[in-house]
Amino acid sequence: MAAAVDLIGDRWSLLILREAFYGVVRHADFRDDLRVPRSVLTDRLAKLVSNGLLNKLEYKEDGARRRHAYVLSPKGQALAPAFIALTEWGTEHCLNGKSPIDIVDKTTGQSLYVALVDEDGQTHPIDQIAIKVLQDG
Amino acid sequence: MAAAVDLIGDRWSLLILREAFYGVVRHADFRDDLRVPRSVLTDRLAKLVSNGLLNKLEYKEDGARRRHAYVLSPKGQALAPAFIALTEWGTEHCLNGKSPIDIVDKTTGQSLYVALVDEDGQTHPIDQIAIKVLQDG
DNA sequence: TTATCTGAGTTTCATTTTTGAACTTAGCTT
DNA sequence: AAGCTAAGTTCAAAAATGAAACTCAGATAA
Repeated sequence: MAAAVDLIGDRWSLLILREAFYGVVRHADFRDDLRVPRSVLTDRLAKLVSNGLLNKLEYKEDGARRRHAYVLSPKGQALAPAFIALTEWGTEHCLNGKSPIDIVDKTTGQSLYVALVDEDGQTHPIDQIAIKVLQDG
Repeated sequence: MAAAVDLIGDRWSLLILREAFYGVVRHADFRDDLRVPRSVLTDRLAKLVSNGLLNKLEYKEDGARRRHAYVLSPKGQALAPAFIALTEWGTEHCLNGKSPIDIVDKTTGQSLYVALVDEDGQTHPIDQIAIKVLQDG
C-alpha cells in the first residue's frame, strides 16, 4: 500500500482522480470543482499522467482550439474499488449515512457495495478477517 | 469522499492507519516502521484520535512505566475495505502482483478479495458499474 | 490587419507545512 | 542519585501550497 500512497498520498491527487472517475476531463473543470490552485493542478495532472494514472488526450470542439482531456487510464480506473470503499466510509462515518451518489450496475441498475469475497464469490464479514504476512525470500 | 480525504488525505495519516491495521500500537513502533518525524507522528496521532479513528489507551507492562497504545476505533476499523482495495491495487499495478500480505478468513483461512456485490451478494465486474448522482433537496 | 477573449500553463512570492535535530519530561532500573 | 527510555516539545531550515499576475496559442470580432 505504500506504493499507492506514494502516487496518490497528497491532499489533491485523490480528489483529482475522484473527479476523473466522475467524468471530469478538463483543467478548468477540475479547478472549478476542487478549488485547487492552478499551479498545483498543473503539477498534479502532470504527475498523474507520468505515473500512468491519467492519459492526456488532445481533442477539438468546433469553433474552439485544440484542448487536452485528462482521462483515467486502466490503471487509474482500477482504483475504483478503493474510491468506492472510501466513499462508503465517508458516507457512513462522516455524513450520517446520507450518500450523495449511488454506484449501480450499468445494465440492471442494482445498487452495488464493496465487500470481501472468497474465490467462490461468497462474501465474508469484515470482522472475520485476519492478515497473513508472507515471508520474503 | 471529500470527507474521508479531509481526515486521512495527507502523506502520513493513511500509512499510520495501515500500521494500526497491522497491529502496531506504540509511538516508537510507528516511527521505526514509517520513518516519520517524531513531531509529525505526535501531531497525526493526536488528530486521528480527535477525529475518532484511533483510541488512545493507557497500558503498563511489568518493569516499565505506563504507556499509551493507539488502537483502531470501530470507525478506524471500518476503513479496512478501503485499505485492502488500495493494497490490492498497489500490488497489482505497482509491484507486479507480488503481494507482501494476504487477507484471509480468520476461521476458514480462505483468501479474500475486494469486490462489488449487489444486495443478493452477487458480485459484479468493475467495468459494469455506473455512477448515479442523487439530487439534493 | 489588429484587438480581444479564453483555456491552459508559468512565474513569483508570501504563507504554511514538513523535516530533522536537539532538548525536555516522567517514571522506570540499578 | 545516576542513567535509561518512550514520548513529547521546540525551533530553524527546507519544501509545499495558495493567490495573483503574467504568458501563450488559437479563435473570433472589428
